[in-house]
Amino acid sequence: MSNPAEGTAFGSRISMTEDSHSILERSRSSADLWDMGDTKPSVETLERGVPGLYLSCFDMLLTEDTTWLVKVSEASSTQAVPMTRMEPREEPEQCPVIDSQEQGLSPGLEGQEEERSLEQVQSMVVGEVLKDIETACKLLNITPDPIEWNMGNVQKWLLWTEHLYRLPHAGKAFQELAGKDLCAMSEEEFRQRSPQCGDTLHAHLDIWKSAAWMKERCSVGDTKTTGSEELWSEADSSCSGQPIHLWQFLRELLLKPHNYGRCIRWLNKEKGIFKIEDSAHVARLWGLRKNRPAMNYDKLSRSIRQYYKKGIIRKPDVSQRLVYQFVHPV
DNA sequence: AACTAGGATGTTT
DNA sequence: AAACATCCTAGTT
Repeated sequence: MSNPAEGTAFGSRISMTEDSHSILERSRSSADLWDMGDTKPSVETLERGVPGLYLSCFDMLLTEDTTWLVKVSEASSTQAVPMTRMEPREEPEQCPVIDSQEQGLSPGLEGQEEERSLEQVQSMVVGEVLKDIETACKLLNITPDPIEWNMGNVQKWLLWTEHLYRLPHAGKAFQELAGKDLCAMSEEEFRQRSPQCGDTLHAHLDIWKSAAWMKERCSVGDTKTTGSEELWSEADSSCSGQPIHLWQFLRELLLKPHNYGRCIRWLNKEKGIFKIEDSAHVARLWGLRKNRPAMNYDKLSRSIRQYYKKGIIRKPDVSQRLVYQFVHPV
């Protein structure tokens, strides 16, 4: 069986398909996600210095992680990509601390240095992509490997991708397809189903496929015969079979202030008192998780109110807007 | 305008 | 049947 190397995004080195390239390019301009207003640092800086790398894909796959570029070293070191260890004083790994300002990468790197830093950034890219895919998986409650998706998973992924990159709605064109079918489709078939953004979707899927492959290869070679599943499912609470409850979901968000602190946070963790800082945002996340695109805070809050009677959530003693309290804090 | 409370009813699992 | 999702009226901040 042949497996054309061109089929995978980072199959050989970092060479992405033409499509992956172009979509990532295109998406650069619409970096903000989901109307969240989260301003992300410009990617231009790094991209300019490292041609052929598509850092924007981080942006695309990220949810609302603002520390999007740094702290990759740990992630990458466990990944498949053999890394030329990151030297603390090397500059490429520091430069991601880009503030709202845009300034070119210092022009000092040439020749081997440039290649070295290129590899470093490559592994950073890979590590980030994997991490972001993982984040998306948790949010959508799907597996990272597209081949395992059922029809519902496929729709979720489509919705997510469309939303993230402001693509025209094409979910209907892929309605009756499971992940396996999707993966078997050529770019041409994608374009047939969706002339406007079929190529884009195909390229995105390509990235996911590649990530899954890498992950599998890595875990097989690394650990003995890992089920290749443990690494992804962090036993969050989402992998316990039954559909997630709203209160569980809220707990998950609260558990990750780094990711969601801007939309929901503890006021008093010991007492279980929390505040929803961005009601629309939280509702959107909930809708995404439950595959309910029409979800809003009106409906979400109604569901929270159902918890009053059940003694799961209540209003705190001093009732405040958008503030609730878990009756049984952990 | 956005949030709060809770009844009524439909939908999904 | 449980757990919402949806819709709605009425009162509050």
